[in-house]
Amino acid sequence: MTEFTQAVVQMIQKIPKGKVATYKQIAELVGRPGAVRGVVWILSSSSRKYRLPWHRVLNSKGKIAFDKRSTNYRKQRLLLQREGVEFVTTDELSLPKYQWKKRPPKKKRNTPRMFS
DNA sequence: AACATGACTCATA
DNA sequence: ATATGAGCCATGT
Repeated sequence: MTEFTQAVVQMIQKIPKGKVATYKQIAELVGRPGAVRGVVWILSSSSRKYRLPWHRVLNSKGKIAFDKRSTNYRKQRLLLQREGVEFVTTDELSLPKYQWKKRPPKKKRNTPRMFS
């Protein structure tokens, strides 16, 4: 096991139950901000081997990385919900829509400017 | 040593 | 809002 792998494994195991982290965060925390894909690789290849709380790792948008229709997606979501992680739907998230007041028309300058 | 793969991320269209 | 492409890095063959 390489240093990188070791560091990533430890970092992932540190994620507390009921909380989540990002692929990117993991990479950054082990001091290799550009190695996101390396983290992905470890998660997908060695989750079992190292007994990782793989479900606590989400993508940068805070969403589950698997396809919504996949079994893995459902599995991960279930595990998270069992830990008390709450999911919100898009409409619950959407904020009230405001209408900007139209700004009064710009007054024309009497003194011409040199550069538009 | 070269090449493919992976549960990604970012910018752009 | 979705889609596409490029960049990214550690491993396995």
